[in-house]
Amino acid sequence: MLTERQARILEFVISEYVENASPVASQYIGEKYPVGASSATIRNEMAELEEQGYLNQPHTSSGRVPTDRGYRFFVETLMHEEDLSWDAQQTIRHQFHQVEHGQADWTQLAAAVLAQAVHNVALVTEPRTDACRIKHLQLVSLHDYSALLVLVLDESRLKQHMLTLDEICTQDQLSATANRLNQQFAGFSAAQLVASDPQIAPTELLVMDAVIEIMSSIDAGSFDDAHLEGLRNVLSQPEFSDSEHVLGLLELLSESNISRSIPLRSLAGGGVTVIIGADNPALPQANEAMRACSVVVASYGSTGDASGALAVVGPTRMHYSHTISTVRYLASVMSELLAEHYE
Amino acid sequence: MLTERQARILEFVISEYVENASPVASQYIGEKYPVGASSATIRNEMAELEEQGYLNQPHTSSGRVPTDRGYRFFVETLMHEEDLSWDAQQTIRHQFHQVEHGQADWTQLAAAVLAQAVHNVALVTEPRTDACRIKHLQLVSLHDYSALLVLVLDESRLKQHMLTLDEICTQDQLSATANRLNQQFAGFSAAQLVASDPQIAPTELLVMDAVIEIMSSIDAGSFDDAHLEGLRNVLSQPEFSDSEHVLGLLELLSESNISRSIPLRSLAGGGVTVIIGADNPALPQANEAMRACSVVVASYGSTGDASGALAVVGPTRMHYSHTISTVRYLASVMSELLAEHYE
DNA sequence: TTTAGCAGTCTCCACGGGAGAGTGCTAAAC
DNA sequence: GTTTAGCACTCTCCCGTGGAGACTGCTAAA
Repeated sequence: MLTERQARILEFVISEYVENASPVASQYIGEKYPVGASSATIRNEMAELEEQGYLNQPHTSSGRVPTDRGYRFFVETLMHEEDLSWDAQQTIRHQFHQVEHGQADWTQLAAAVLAQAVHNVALVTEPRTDACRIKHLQLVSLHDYSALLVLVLDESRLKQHMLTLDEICTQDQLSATANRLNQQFAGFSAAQLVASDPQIAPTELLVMDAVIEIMSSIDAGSFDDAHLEGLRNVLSQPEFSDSEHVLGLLELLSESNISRSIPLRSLAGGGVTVIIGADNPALPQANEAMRACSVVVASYGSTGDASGALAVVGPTRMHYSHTISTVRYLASVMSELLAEHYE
Repeated sequence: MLTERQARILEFVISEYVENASPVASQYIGEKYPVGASSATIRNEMAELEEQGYLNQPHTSSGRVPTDRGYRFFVETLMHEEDLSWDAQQTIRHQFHQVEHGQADWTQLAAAVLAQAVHNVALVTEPRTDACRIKHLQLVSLHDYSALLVLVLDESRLKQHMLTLDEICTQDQLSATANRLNQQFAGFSAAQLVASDPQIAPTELLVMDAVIEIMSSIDAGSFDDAHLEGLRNVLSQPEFSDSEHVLGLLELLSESNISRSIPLRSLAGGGVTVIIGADNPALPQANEAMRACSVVVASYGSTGDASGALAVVGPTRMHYSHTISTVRYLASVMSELLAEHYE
């Protein structure tokens, strides 16, 4: 158990280390923060904090550095979680203004806004339901025997697919086909499509096969299609000053590996979740670079309905309070937006 | 002017340096390559090559390193440009097989294939015409007062936009509207839309305003929407072992800066263009990191019709012959594909 | 329990010397 | 005239050394 004073010192050390990224000395703490004790006393307390696993010394006779456990304690009990400043809120709202003007791929924008606000890597997934449903489909003639299938799913997700037809079709014929299929199948999920055994023409069957394939692959593939922004922010941090680490992180965050390193999908809970360094449950499979990183995740949307996730990835030495409140605020803004635009 | 032997030595030095990334010694060349002269002679020739600006010494008494001029001479006169090996061609064709199965966003795929083939960064832009034309438009009801506008342009480019309507519309009404507009405006360019002064209802006007805006912004914005792949390849090269360079390159290639650093659009010419290091005309505005990079660019598609660009970016020390033939081959494959699928 | 003081330890940096790599030059050989 | 062997010279790289500086841990006094 930590005494009041030890907790305060831990807080000061973390605050200082987050700022400067170099080990924190007892004397420095004594001078800069109102501990009300000499450096020798602080030294004793720090030794105690180290014994309990909250701090660490890179080498004998250097200052202290917070451990994962230290950060965790800070986040769970020390940190006073404040609402995002009104200024910051305005900045975010302002940047989202473009959405009002019809920008449809707003998850990308959200990732960029988040990355800029927290100066780290941001991930935002598209909103999705358990099983996506057809909102609308359209066929556009490209060539004698080929057509473009445009599929609008719930949450305005757009998918395109090229079809090779078995007979020549005019645009009018294709439109008519699309209309028939819309009448029949609007609102269906992939499972419902498979279950239904409709009487339809061969061409229509060809279209619906493609539709089912697309929708099934979306339902199966999870959050792999997260937008990523702000790589530069995190690569310029001192912990990645050596290029070996940079490559590790880059691999970690490369499109194909994200879902393996960061368990976005397992975080259905309402609030903001913080994963600190080696606590990451995905670590065994993940890259070693993950050990030096923390992740702040939240979901947006409503759990029953469509929902997605947003996350911030950065070094364990991150400004947790600010990051958490930003993520929370952005999640609420995005939930609003989702409700407003898609009901 | 270079003698026969000097040219051969230059070729050997470049070949060696491309392979090993460390200064090349005269003795080493003599042992490994069939120069037919002693190291002392080679040394004399190298001194001459240095005097003429083809080679450089990092410091007195170290081996030689090719200069930009050396690379340029190599690319322009020394290099025997071979066709891509049949194996490599097959690999590329095989990877493109997915396109046959309907994958519509194949420029992304092309970038990935190219990046992997040349072990560097690859950029591929979407194909585009001078002025894009409407192929098809569709309205999908989202909410009482909001609808999604889905716009299919030539080359199957898909754009979406959210509309706020001034009256409640059912999906049937929206479909009818879309049909009317398709009848009237299919094949129109933005300029033609503006010029035409049709008699249409307020709701339709609202739609067409959005269409015009989207199309104009596409016509104005150039190749900014290039797909980028293979960052890791180039960041793991020894020239970027120190993280300062990494950041420079990252900034260079970040979405917003690409068009400034690499003049893709100015390369309308049919063949493959090679920009070596400081030769880059965009250098003054571009990042300093560009000085250490070469770019191999080609266009695909037909010049009058739709066309796009593909490029490889890597350190000046790159395998030019392989890169050039790969870019050329991929450009031809993509041109074929474009012709085949969209006529 | 706190604190002043001090010895001890570890990093960091600058300096220096030796090994090694590779060149330039010179003088002899072809 | 061209080529080559030989050698001195230069520069990097690595390693060990040693002093300055930063902090700590410990001890003994307040």
